[in-house]
Amino acid sequence: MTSKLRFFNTLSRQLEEFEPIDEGKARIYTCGPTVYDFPHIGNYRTFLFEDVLRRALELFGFEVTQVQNLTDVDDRTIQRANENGVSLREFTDRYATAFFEDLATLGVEPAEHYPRATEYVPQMVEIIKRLEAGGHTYRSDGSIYYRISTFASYGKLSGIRPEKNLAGARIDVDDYEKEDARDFVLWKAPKEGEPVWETDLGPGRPGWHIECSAMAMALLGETFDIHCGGVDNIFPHHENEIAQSEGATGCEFARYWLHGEHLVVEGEKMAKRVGNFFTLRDLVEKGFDPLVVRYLLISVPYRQRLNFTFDGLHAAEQAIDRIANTLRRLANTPQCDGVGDLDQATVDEFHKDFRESLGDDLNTARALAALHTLLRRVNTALDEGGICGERRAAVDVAFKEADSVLGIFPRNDAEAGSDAEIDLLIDERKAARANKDFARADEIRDELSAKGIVLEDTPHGTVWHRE
RNA sequence: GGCGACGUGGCCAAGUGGUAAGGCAGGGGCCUGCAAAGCCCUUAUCCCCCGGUUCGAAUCCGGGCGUCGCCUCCA
Repeated sequence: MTSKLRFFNTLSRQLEEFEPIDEGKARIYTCGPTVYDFPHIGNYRTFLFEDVLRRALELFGFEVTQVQNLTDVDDRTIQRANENGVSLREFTDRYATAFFEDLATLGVEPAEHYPRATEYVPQMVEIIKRLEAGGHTYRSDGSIYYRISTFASYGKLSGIRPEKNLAGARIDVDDYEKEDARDFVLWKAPKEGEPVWETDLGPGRPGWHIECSAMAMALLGETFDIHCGGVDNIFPHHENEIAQSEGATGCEFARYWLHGEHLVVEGEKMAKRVGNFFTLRDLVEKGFDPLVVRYLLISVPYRQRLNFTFDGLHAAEQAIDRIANTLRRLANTPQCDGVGDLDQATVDEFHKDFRESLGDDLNTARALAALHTLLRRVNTALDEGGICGERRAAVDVAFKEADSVLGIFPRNDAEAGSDAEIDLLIDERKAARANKDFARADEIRDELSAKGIVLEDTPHGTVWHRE
């Protein structure tokens, strides 16, 4: 069985086989949300790619330690908290809670650690002190800046060379107190209306980039395996993280850098003023099953831009229904002893294709194709006489494997088939059909249909389920 | 000005040298009392265009056209 996992490493711009630092273990850092508003579906596209990553690592036998931070102190959180007239903590708590609710709604497997930036200030101070000792910093107006000219490999992740990249680029003119426009702030001087930490560095608050370096190193060590985020983070955020972390420790920060492409909506960049900006809650309110949203967001490989459309949501809805229908057929069809049986080779082929697809830089489109092929073969076997007990167990294992990574199998909302009132009507309809009283039979079916109950007459009796 | 991505059937999308996965939608059929579900067949001799390399290219090279991203807070 294939057990190779290969990822496209932004650092090398190549596919590389994953080899962890510690045998059998994978330590990964995933940039989390800034908790100043409800995350949008674009945020979740990235978080779901990371969820698939951790689940795939687990399928391939790795013990995963994942850290996903919450940025709860930065320009936006401070500004919004002030606008709302509540404390920073109270304000960010609201959206942290919403974030965790959304993760549960989407069936995201929880990370091992969800550190909040405000709880790691001492660790940030420690790193900045090391950087100061190493001559990587300078102070200006009470703030501390990173002098990127002291970090020779600055730009190795993004390919951006500051000196070659000035003409035409927009430069942050507000930061006039910096020696070089590309330098970035590590520690911000106190300001009216902003929270202040009294530290060895003097009073102030952390810059955004240092937060991730501190949380990552505190929980995963100075060197760890995989660092993820959205493509927009490559520069400057991740570039700066590398400069800070490696500048302080002298050793490699993260070995594999994986970046998720963005999504657009109906071909356009998502923006509130365009009216194509959606949060998960917006879609749930419109009546879409979160599982459908999950399916759509993971159906396109993570390095490919995803065009989120309502047509696409509809297609995902159909695909989810197909899975549910097949599971229901499987449950309602008696086992047979061989006729029209499913070949074990078919199941084996699924496992092979599925793992190869995921191993190939998390190719979820191919993994889904493998699943759909298995679904079709299972249905064909059911049509042709059934599946024997032994093979059925193998199919269960295969489905379980698919679901363990994709997380798109509908939960058996049980009860289907055990409502006394409905059963009574079905019995009556059965009698009517036996008497060829199809008018009455159809009347009963329509009546149930109006209540969202769908009847199916199978060779093994009538079954029902909710729409 | 710098760096980079992409262009495959109506839609989404796999496929990076050997003759076009999968899903959705459409058409036809089987099954059914009729449905539902499912299955089968069907839709790209062709992968933006032009040239080249090769026995052979959607896949490699060159040129062109088009779309887009980053270089500024951003998943």
